Amino acid sequence: MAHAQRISTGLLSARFGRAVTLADHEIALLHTIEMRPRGIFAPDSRLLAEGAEVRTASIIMSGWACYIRQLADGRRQVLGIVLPGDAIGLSRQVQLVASSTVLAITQVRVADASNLAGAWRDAARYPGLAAALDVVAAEDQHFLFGQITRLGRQTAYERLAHFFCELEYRLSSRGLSMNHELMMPMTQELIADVAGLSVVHVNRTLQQMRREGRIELTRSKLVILDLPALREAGEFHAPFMTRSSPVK
Amino acid sequence: MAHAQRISTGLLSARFGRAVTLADHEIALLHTIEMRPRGIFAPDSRLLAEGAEVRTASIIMSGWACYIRQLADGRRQVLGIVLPGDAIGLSRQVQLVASSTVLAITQVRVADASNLAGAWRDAARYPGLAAALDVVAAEDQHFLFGQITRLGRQTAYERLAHFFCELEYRLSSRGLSMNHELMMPMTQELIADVAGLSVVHVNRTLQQMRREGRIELTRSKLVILDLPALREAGEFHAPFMTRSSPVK
DNA sequence: CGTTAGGTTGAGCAATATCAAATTCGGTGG
DNA sequence: CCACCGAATTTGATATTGCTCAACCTAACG
Repeated sequence: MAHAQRISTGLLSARFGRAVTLADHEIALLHTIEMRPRGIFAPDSRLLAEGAEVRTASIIMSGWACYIRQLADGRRQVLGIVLPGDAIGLSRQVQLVASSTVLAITQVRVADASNLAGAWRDAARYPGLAAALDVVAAEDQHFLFGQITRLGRQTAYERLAHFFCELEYRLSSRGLSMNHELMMPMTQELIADVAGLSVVHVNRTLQQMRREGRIELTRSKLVILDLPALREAGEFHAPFMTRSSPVK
Repeated sequence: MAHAQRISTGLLSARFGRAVTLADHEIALLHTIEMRPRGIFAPDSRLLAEGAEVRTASIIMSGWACYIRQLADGRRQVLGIVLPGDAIGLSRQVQLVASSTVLAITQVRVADASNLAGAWRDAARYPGLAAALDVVAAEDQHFLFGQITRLGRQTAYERLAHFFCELEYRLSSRGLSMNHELMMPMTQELIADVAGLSVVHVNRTLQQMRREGRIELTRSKLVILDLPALREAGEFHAPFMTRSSPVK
């Protein structure tokens, strides 16, 4: 294939060094993670199964995955999307049981992040990383809360608008999207399982967004033509960042 | 008033000592928390405002609260219910910004849990507490995921069934409910904001549950008459606990 | 080129929302 | 104890959103 899917060198620095300034030895630790590929998962394979014990922490180096739960009759709900730079199974010490399945959407490249878990624990030696991991955890929670609000109280149009803004925000903050353009390896069926809608309704809502000139969406690429409008429609708010100045 | 609302002495031990055996000095630390009341919040007051900085960790000693987000036009979504024994603002080190408002449902008594945050950090000295906090965090995530699935893919009836089962499970595991009976200080409007439904529809769905003999629900008390049926209807699964025997 | 997964369209329907008007309940002052 | 008040619940009628079913189309891929 023409341009090999190369691990962007700065991915982890972008992810963990954005809100917090990292010391050299902390950046070095991030680099060791990039040097420790754990494996490659095929699309539709499970990175983790609900109920299984989580043995180690991993970081997605490339590809998309999602947290998903399935009901007995086959209904599925995507809990959240996992993007490059996101961690899986990263907790502090005890190893626990996965509370949802993690499913690969595309091919997914995973690196071993067990030493990142170690750094989180050892805040004395890795103050920057520990703080960064806190920020990341808070950000994750922010988006999880956004997903709940979307599903509980927003209309189909709003849900999709909000979801696209979330993707755009998360990817561009990691240097994985520019000009509001992003790779979109999701079928409409998967989008439906994110948004708690039927495929048909997703399709119609997307067409409306296209008609209104707000997005372009092909099989593999999403272009947000009018980000402010989408943000307004979906009431999307970027997560609060830690800041130096008080909030009043 | 007749029976003063006394802090149940075993609340924190029940919450944190259930999955993990705690050492004496760890139990002692829990007791110091119970000795450090931070304040009392009136119904409808805010324990924390979205966007505000979280300064310290607290634990609810009595009363109910909820995480809530509000949309511009007034639509509200309850993200999760906060019960006695639950922590608020408990993170590891850095103090961050609240990603949702915490609203008191009833009068709420809060204790200072900053030393619990300290114990989480200092796993060497508090191995049991640190592990317990991990388990609790995993449990919280389990219920958050449950909320997403509920809202995204379950019917009104299923959502309410699942929600009631969650409450029953969480309260009884802390010794705050027996025989599937529990205090229910929520109006139907608040239940609607949990379940992502309209008040009217909640009302009708509750009546159906009553007709079917599955629950009794008065203004202040919920009796689950047929817990297995409700669990089945809502596909409620208790969170996985850490266990000694392998899962296969 | 044929196959197939994914996308699109139309028609009818079901679940749930909205609106508006009772009614009940828990307190509260007389 | 009674009458009253506001909040919460209940009811009826109607509207709407989003779902289901079924067919058809399109593009990627072997």
